[in-house]
Amino acid sequence: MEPQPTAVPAPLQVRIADDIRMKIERGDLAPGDSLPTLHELGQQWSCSQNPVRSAIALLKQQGLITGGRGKAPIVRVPPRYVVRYSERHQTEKDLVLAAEAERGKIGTSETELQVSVNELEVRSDYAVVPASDDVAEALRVEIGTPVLRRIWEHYNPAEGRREAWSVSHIPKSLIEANPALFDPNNEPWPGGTQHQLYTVGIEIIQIVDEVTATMPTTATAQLWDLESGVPMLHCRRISIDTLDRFVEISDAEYPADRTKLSFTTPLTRWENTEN
Amino acid sequence: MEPQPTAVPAPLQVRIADDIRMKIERGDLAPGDSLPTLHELGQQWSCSQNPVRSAIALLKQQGLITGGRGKAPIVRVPPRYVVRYSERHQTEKDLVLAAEAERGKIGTSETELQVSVNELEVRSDYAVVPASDDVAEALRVEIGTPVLRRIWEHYNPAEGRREAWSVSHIPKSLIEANPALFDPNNEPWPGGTQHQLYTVGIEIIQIVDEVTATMPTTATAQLWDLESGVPMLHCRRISIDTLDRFVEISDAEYPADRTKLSFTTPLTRWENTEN
DNA sequence: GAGTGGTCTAGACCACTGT
DNA sequence: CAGTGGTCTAGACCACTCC
Repeated sequence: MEPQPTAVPAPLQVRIADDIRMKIERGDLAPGDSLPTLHELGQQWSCSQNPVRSAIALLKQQGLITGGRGKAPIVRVPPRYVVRYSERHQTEKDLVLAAEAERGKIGTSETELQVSVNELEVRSDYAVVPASDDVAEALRVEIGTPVLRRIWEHYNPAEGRREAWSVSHIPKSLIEANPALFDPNNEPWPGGTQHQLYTVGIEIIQIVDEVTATMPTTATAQLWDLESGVPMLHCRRISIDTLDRFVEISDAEYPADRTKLSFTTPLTRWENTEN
Repeated sequence: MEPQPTAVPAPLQVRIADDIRMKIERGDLAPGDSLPTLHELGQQWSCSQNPVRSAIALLKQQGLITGGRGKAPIVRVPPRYVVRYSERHQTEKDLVLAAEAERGKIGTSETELQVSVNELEVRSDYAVVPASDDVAEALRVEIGTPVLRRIWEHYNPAEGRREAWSVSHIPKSLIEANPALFDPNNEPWPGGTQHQLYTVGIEIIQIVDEVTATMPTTATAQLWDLESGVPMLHCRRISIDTLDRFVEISDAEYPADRTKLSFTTPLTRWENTEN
């Protein structure tokens, strides 16, 4: 009976990856540092380059390493996060009734960025389409009901990549009183969606955001210029009005390495406490 | 001059992966279906098994495929999402002043699950520790300030995996009036953290959640029994009281394939509209 | 041009799955 | 047991980076 008869040693590629990760976590390798070449690592571990490649691939998949293509792999420098605030909903709402000049400052409709909006190419697409099953379920309407679908893409020509993307769906019947809402030339609308809805007498009183994350497909990754190991955040926003109607659903996507979504939940005060 | 002199064909492994993904997206391969064996795919593409392996690895990394180890790869069946609601904050707060019997129904403090809490092993760890730089910055206190650190781990013995994990930090000075708060034996505390804080005269009026996502490391993935290609959601919750003090920060982690975080933002009504 | 990582072949061994 | 995917070797060719 050997000491640990069933204990199978971890695969070589995993041991190599773990070793490198520990060096990163201990600060032995700082962000921006170059790793040894595959050749050197192969010699250190007395193995061929294949397990070393696999180890590096593993770490890239986990977002710890960047680089390659003729250059040595680099310990990844985490990019700064852009925080996207849900408080903006209230800010936007407050401004709907304010002066026109004030409203303009808020900018476009669904998304804000640290980068000036002027530097971004906003491509929008407006169309009245029949509700898909997914959209219909979320909006609580019949499948095929006409809905206004608005798509925004914020493209950064300087970086050559997409910065934000969202689709919004609004039942056509709720807003057809104001034909201007269907005209993409009115984009960006001062004061955003809340002001647009205000023109047809709709007041949003509750917004529900549902957040999850997935790994991007190959096509998605290159569309966003994502490094490997970076998930996408998905946020479905449901806007509910004073009549408890599901007025709008908006699906937005953000690269998780440079985005933090922030949600503020105000709580009502207890009646009997006055400090 | 050739038609497209610079056009380099995509690597074979990418073409194979794209082909399989398109079959999945078209419904040609349904969730749960088995893929052809590596051998068969190698014959179909007239290549060795290595590029086929790489293609499969790519799709696993993107969360589209599961399986292996003696079995054919399987098109992944997306698990049902557990929705975690932020509205619970208000519910919990409302119950603090309600009858004791009602309070008990809410269960434990930070996390709720679809699974009955009784089926889960909750391991908690209470300790007063000096604030790390990260925690100190978030709580707006000096580094090294004594804070109560509470860690919860909800472990599912049936599934053999972790279901939720969170750390909470509260400055010791804010709550030392009630020594019971430092005793892990009082866990689960009826009514949750809000009730605990109520006993020392603290009323939370605002909660800020910051959400992002990353890919898990190898160790993290096996701790949570995660399939490959599944990101982790990170949620930092900051609780602010009536005196604008940063009372608690709580960092929670959830597997993104089975979790949706839901945040409800109520908006204040416009004064001049009465419908 | 030398060196690097990325891709691919061909073939070996192992652990795991099914029957 | 046969078949499968996972790991690894050894060596080839290519595209890219940097000097």
